[in-house]
Amino acid sequence: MSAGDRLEAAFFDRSVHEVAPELVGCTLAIGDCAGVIVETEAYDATDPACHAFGGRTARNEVLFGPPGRAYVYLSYGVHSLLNAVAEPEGSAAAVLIRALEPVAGLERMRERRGREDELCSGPGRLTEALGVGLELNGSGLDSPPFELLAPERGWGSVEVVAGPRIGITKAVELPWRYCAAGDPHVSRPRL
DNA sequence: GCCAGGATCGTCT
DNA sequence: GACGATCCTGGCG
Repeated sequence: MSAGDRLEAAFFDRSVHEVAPELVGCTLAIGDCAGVIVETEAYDATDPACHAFGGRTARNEVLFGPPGRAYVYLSYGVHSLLNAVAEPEGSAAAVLIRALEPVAGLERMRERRGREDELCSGPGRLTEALGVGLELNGSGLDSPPFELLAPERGWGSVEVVAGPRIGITKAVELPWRYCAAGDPHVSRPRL
């Protein structure tokens, strides 16, 4: 992929462990709002912390489907969390989008968030800022209202560091969290 | 500034 | 009937 290209489904049609770190630096846009992805986490079917670990159910259906779609679910009965489905159909895996650096539509984000800062520095926060709800579960990330672009100049070379995932109780030791080194928008404990 | 606790609801046992 | 891939508020020092 080259700078500014739209990410097609083929980008996601491979190991989630390749996709997750490469998503850092990409631009995610929804409607008029957009942000650069600065933090992700990988989940695959062999992983006890993955929703698909226990097998296919009505909720995690989308995880088993074709790559390049959005998997949105409700966390703690309060927050919608956004994932990008990876790996071929039948193989359940996804990348959790944990944090963005806002680059467009800041006013709209502030409006939706009801605050001036901390707009997208957390998985539940960015979905609220961008207006992502459960109704987008299963929709393609390469078609409206979504748009996903390869890193612009200057972002392609950002250093990505790996560390332990956050907010889970199973398989905590797996270093499957990726974030842009030193980025101030990364959520919670920095690496 | 830090930490503990509560909100809130769909999904699975 | 319990449990989260979380966030925010309030209380205390």
